[in-house]
Amino acid sequence: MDLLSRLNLEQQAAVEHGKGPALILAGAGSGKTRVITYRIAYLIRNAASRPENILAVTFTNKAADEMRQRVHGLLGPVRPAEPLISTFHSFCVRLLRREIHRIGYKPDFSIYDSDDQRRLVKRVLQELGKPQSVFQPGRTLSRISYAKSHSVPPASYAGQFPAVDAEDISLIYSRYNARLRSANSLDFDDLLLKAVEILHSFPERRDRYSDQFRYILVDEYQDTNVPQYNLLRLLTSRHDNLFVVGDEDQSIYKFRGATIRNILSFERDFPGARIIKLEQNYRSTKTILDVASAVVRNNTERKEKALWTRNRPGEAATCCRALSPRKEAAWVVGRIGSLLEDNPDLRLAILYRANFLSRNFEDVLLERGIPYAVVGSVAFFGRMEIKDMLAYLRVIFNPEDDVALLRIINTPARGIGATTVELLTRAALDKGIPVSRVLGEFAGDAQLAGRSHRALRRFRQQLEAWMAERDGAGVADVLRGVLEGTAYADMLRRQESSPEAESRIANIEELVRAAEEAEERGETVFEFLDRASLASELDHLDPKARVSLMTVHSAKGLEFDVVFLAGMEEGLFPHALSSSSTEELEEERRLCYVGITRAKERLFLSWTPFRRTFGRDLDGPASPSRFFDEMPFQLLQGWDAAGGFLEEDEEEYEDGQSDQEAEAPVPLKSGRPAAGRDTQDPPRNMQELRAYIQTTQAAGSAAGGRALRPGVRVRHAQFGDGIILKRERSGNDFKLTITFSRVGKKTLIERYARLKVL
DNA sequence: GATTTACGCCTTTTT
DNA sequence: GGCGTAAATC
Repeated sequence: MDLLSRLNLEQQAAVEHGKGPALILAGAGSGKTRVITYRIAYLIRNAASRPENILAVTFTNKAADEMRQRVHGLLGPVRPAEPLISTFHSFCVRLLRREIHRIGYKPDFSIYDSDDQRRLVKRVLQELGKPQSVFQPGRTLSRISYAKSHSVPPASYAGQFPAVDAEDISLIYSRYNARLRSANSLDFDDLLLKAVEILHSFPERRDRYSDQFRYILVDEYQDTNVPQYNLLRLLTSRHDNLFVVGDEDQSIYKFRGATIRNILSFERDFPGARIIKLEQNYRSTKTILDVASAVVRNNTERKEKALWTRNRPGEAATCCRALSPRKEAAWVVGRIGSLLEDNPDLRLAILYRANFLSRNFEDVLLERGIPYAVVGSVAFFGRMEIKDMLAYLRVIFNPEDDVALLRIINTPARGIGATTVELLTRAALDKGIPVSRVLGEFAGDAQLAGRSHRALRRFRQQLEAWMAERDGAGVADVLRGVLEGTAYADMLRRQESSPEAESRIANIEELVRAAEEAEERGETVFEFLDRASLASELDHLDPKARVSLMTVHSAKGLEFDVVFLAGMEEGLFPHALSSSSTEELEEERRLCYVGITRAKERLFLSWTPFRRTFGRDLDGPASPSRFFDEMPFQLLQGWDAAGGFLEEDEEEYEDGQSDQEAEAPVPLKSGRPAAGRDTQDPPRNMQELRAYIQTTQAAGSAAGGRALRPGVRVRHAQFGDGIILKRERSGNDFKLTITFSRVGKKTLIERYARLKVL
């Protein structure tokens, strides 16, 4: 097969690029992955490089798997050696398992996931007597992680990130690191930092790896952070065959330390770099591309590029303003149902800004019996019972892993209560040794007697027995031994109603099976544990699932025939917590761009003014996302002249059923109406809707082109100035509830009120 | 030490 | 509104 014939000129140039650095600026859908995989195949096919001299780095395991498969597809699966296609993190783990002894760790280190990290931060806060009310574990942790992902050590924290409590954070950060160190454990950020440290401190190792990986290819380069950049620099010290592919418009991980600087200053960092732009989009219809481009064009921090396509125009994006999250879901799922009826092979996705939105969609999909796959919310490896089992494994293979030990020390309950645990950790802290050592000392102290010491002794014996068996037996056998020795299943049955317990037991069985399969593949325990630690739910995405639910972040790099972007309202998308600065807003906008450009054929956008976040009302109804305003309205179906959107869910409203539990009146916060908000009273059915359009158009002309909607400020000849709270139908007229600053709340008939919009 | 109750936090995105 | 942790009680 001629590799180059299936590529356009720019793609060919990229694939054929010889030695030296190259930056491929590749717009969405322009064949990024294609270029990387073809280049790998090209290098091998043309004997420019031996497979084992090639390293391709991605961000997710899913992307790595896909790349591997595509390379196999191009070259055929049987080769004497494989190119190494890996994520940043798993590449580092591989390196560290071999090299970390050089900086004083043992090769059997544990990897802490975010849950383990949280537990550790909490412990540190307790040790230091810092109140968790002030230093919320989650936030504190994210500040530590932010520092790490900028390669900022505790000592320079306060200098780098000034804040009133910077000294406190610095101290917590430093203690947190010390605890990790003594537990012979690394968190996600450490994987990169320690790999960099080793390559930096041991030039001989650096040269060795740099020699081996003579060709390095990086996907999604715009999302690399400082440690990742440093790693690439070290790995290219003996050559500069660094080939990176990226798109600054798709940079969405700034919050995690990704720095767009890496892409913007690539030419300076790697002199003589060749730059190739891929601007032809092969994925989406012209309409979808135009909508996406129109949005992202509003960013100032970007290189202007002209993404174009030969694809057909396609249909306009369809918009929906729903009266509740539930109805939004009903609309989306209704559309999905009929799309699938027409074409059962479609792949569809519901994308949203935040995970908690998945719930309504799941409910409705379940009710309608449409199979779906959710990505992200509860990962298999994140389940309590799986984490417990893995914690046992971690302790058995790395007894110094304090967090794992403390997790299982009394799970299932074995008589080692809080007081005893406190005693153990206090002693460990005082002596600066891992908890397991203290456990050994306490249990071995014949002086001590009593119930809790008997429990400690029994637990230590059990641990030792497992550890004695661990090397002879496989992981699966060790797991079975743990299950049996702890009667874990009995605990589950005691704790929960039977269906939950049985499903947890089934999960554990699945884990044991996975361990067996790993053994058959010849994996070591650590390879198994590493995979469990680095696995994300994204990796379990079933390619056969017709409907996938996930956050926009998770969707990066994926494509679907049809995309539903849900929750498109102010406060959620852009998120309220990311709307304070232009920088944050630009990241939200890029996120929106990523979401839209996942769609090949059709795009649907939905929002609701009445989303409630955990029980509490928001401050009044939400407005549609500002990103709507940035889209060309002629490319949006359902765009209403009054500036709102047509309700699209005819069935739901014409059968009248769901209208009974009618929506609460516009929940404006009393006393402080949301002035200036672009909201309106929801029509409840098609008649109201038609009437609504008529009157808003009529009222629009009567009131100087502005519609009478809740939130709008008006002036009345007698009552003075006020704000419209509610607008509802009353016979052939509309009744307005208005709160006037002078006379309070009044109800008026729109036709006679002669209001002037302010 | 275990079980029950109350309180508070959370929901921005993730390897 | 739901979950996990901390205090209160058995």
